[in-house]
Amino acid sequence: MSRWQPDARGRMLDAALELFAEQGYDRTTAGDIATRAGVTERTFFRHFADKREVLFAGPVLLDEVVVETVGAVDPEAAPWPVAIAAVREAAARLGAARTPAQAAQRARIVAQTPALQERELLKMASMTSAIAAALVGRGVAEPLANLAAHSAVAVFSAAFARWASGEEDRPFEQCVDEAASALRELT
Amino acid sequence: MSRWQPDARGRMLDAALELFAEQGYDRTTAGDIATRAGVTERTFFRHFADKREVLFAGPVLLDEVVVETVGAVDPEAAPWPVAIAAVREAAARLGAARTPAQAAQRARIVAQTPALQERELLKMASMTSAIAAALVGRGVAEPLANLAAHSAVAVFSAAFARWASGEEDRPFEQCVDEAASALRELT
DNA sequence: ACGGTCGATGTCAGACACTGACATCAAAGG
DNA sequence: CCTTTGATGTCAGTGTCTGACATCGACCGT
Repeated sequence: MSRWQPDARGRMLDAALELFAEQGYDRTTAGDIATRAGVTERTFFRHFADKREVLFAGPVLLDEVVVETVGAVDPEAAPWPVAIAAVREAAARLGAARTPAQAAQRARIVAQTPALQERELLKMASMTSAIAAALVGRGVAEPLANLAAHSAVAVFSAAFARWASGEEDRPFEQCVDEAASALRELT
Repeated sequence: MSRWQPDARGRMLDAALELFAEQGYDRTTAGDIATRAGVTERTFFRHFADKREVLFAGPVLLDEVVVETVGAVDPEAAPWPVAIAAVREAAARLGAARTPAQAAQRARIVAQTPALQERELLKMASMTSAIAAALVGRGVAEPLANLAAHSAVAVFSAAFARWASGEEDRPFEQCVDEAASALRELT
């Protein structure tokens, strides 16, 4: 018999989402989440660097995914297709880990809280840097790499919004493809 | 004789920059800043919503500047020139309020502190939304408005980096023009 | 089976970021 | 001269996050 119930982290993840949805992010303390998960506040902060991180510690690390993908595609491919492939793969992984409904609920919570928007922006910026750096590693000139990375992440965000809206029932990757086409037509 | 020295806010602004440069953002408490400025911690939080805000409460509100500029230019102009005009004006105002050296010091502090990067990203996102919304108000379609706004802010950021680097001695607006040209050639 | 190490958690104290409520007192205005 | 106002001070309290140390089942080697 183990001393504690297993998967404390998973219980905290669930408890946090429930409480944030029930009473809002601001009115939920780290101690509330810990208590509902059956652990102490201290344990919460051992698993998550800060209170916001509990909403961003997904099962997938997007940064790693995009770097791997950029490294894996055909070395002859042009920068833009590579960048799109990267965010497409990130979308595929994220889409496999959550339903659109879950993603939408989370997005709703984030949208209501400036502090969470900041963290979201930081994560997106991090993904952008990761893509740009990986492109530079393939020999792409830096300004072009940055532009491609920024645009690709913009496509990712637009695709996310569509996918999470749940209006149409397409996998996340397909939403990325559509957003990329839309951008091409736009320019 | 007034009860307190005038310009408490200005003194706190100066004290904050000094202390952050001397000992870093994290090792500086709000109380430290207040004490050096000759006020209490409570007064600090009356002037600034939070500790980070003291670094972002510039003399200029960029959001307002861009909205005004978008509203003021020729109604016939295409979206992209309008967006660039907006960030150009923002750059001109910011460039008038600070020297490149001051801007560079502040940028260095921000670059060292994730919490400050988050706030910076939020401000940029806010400026992006402001431009996009103003463009939509002029009748530009939303996806195009977003794209133009994002790109214009990207140009602004690139121009800021150049200007603050101080390697060449040009006004901020001119750096924006150059960055915009560079982007045009790139695509 | 025994003993030692390890790892996840608990417990506790404390620094720091903020907030609300109320007090103070010079200055401005009638 | 009196009243009001506004910027500040004072104080108490909540919430976030961290460091130090204790606990005790699980695991490993003997």
